[in-house]
Amino acid sequence: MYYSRDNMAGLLRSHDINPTHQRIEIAHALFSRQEHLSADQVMAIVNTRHSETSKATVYNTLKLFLEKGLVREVIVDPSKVFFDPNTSPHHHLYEVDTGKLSDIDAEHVQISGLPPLPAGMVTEGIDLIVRVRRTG
Amino acid sequence: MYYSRDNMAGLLRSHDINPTHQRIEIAHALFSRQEHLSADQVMAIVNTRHSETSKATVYNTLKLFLEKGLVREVIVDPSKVFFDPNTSPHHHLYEVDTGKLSDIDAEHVQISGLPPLPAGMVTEGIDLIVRVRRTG
DNA sequence: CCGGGAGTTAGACAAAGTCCAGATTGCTGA
DNA sequence: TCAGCAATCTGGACTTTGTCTAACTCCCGG
Repeated sequence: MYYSRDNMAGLLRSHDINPTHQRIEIAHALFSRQEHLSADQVMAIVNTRHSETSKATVYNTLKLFLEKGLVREVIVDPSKVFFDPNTSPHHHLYEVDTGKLSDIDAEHVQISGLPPLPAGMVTEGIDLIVRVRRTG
Repeated sequence: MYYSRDNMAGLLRSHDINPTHQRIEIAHALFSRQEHLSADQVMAIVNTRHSETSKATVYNTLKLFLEKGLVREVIVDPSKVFFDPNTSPHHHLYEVDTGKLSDIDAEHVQISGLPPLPAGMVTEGIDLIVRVRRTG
């Protein structure tokens, strides 16, 4: 199957990341379920059976994945960062009352009329977040 | 002049906020300079001469201003929330290396092709953040 | 002058994230 | 096989942002 731990090792290697046991577990947590997880949630998933991976390693690894372009950071909640295993261009729908975060495919979304950037600046990314709430 | 402390009292009253000394100072900090400030920065500004306003009051007041629609929350930095005295529709330009946050006028920006919302949901707001970095 | 409610306060607390020095791991070359 | 070494991992102390609470102050009506 696509998301086996063995394939994780390959995925990591192809992104120039030395595939250690902990890194494979963290990658597996993120990629086997296609969800947006916070560092906390990754910790919880990885350490379900018995404590295996320290907090420091989870944070280090997520930062490493970020640098290597394996995941994306999504900043929607003031209290925690989410990590998104989907790096293809897309936007986000955030349910403010439940904290649920889902993807909006970028394919049909058009953003036009943005002013030119100040000189000497490059775009690092454009984040579009639709904040929604349940009626009532 | 427009941003005197006296006018702050009027502004607060017109938004159904009891204008206390501390609230006027905080409003003045936000509206006299048209900048995006974090709670920390507001604290620092308000307490420059001598300590006048407690942390709790700054947070309470900013939350109150938010509820009353006097300011807007901008979530771009994973470590802190910015408060935006400009409530007219606009987007943001965030310089990731310096932390500087500025406005992009919404007038000419068009966002089209967003999928329909899930049933029973209302949009609370659409945040568009352009993250930029200095070349080099 | 007094009582009460709104507002403020200091400081304890919570949660997310960082940092560091020491311990582990897994090579590599002999 | 084994010592040496660099990379990685670890627990725990620490920092920062923000929340909570119980006591205090201020002001207003009577």
